[in-house]
Amino acid sequence: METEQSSYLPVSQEQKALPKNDSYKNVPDKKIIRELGLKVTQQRLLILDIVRNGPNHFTAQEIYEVVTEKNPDVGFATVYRFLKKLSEQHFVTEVRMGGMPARYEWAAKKHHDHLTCTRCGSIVEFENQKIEDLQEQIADRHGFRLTHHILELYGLCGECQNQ
Amino acid sequence: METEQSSYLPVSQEQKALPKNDSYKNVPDKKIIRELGLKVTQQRLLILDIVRNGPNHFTAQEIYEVVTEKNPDVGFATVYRFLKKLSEQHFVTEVRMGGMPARYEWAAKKHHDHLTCTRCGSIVEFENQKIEDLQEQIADRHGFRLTHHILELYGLCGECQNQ
DNA sequence: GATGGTATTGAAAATCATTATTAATAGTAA
DNA sequence: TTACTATTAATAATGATTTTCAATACCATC
Repeated sequence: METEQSSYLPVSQEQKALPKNDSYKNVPDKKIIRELGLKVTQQRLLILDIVRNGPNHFTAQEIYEVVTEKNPDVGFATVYRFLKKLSEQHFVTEVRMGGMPARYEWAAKKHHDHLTCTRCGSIVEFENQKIEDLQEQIADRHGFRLTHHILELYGLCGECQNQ
Repeated sequence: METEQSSYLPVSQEQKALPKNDSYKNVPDKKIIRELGLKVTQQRLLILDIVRNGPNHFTAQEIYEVVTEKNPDVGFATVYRFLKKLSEQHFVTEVRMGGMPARYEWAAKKHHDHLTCTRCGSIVEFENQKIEDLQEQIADRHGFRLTHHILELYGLCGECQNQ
């Protein structure tokens, strides 16, 4: 059990932990953008709509592609900038693995973690309250106040185990 | 609970799960390199020595710097290439967060997870057998055979909670 | 111990996701 | 509507990681 100082500090500022449920389900996009302390723009409305109602486990690139189908004039950087804001405030969860582009998902809904097959890439979402509780206990024990976590299980799915 | 197909497939090949203990502690570097199916070279011996006995939670860059102190002729790419091999076979664990360079650590020792302060960057290592067991149960329930996992808790440490 | 085939290497260039820059534009408070 | 400022699109820049390729080092076999 050791504590050390890292030279690369994570770049998150606000540490408000979002509720781990779907209490944001009926909150309009505009309100969420204002809650982020940002101005409501057409671009952000469009991006947020797709983030909330589009495909799950998306990359910035994928969002960009869907966005430009509806409005070809939206830029790359705008998508990245807004996704970053959303993930800083934990409205979306960011997961990076290997050297792949980061994947995001709308987090202000029922919380869950992932079980990923490293062979075929299939993803199973699961939730386990016991693990959540244990995590809180561990944090308490070390004087931490949790804001979020990443739990990703990797292995072979049933199919891939039989080649 | 949904299953989906991802277009970006993880690039790991062998799926042998390493034992979650320090059973490799007394295995010589040479043997480990051969176990990876690689030739034993001076560069790999040097890198592996530092990975096993040097600082914990290191970046590729940090390893490179220590390596070149002892042998200035070792290249960047060699460090990256070898780290990748090691992490593909789960001899080192790779964790990426935010846009920061990936951090690695020697994994073939007692297993543990991390509790990280997002403000000051301090890291606490912990182990929790109950969580490990629950993870196995979850995998079983979905027909998966686990090879590894990432559990990273983020929050504010006691000090940072008081500004 | 020498030899030859092949994996490995260093150096530099290439890649690719992400971020910064900047002049132009759009949101919004008054 | 006006005026102020945040936001934007386009593009260049960044920075970590990977690839390329000719030169070299391993190591099984002689």
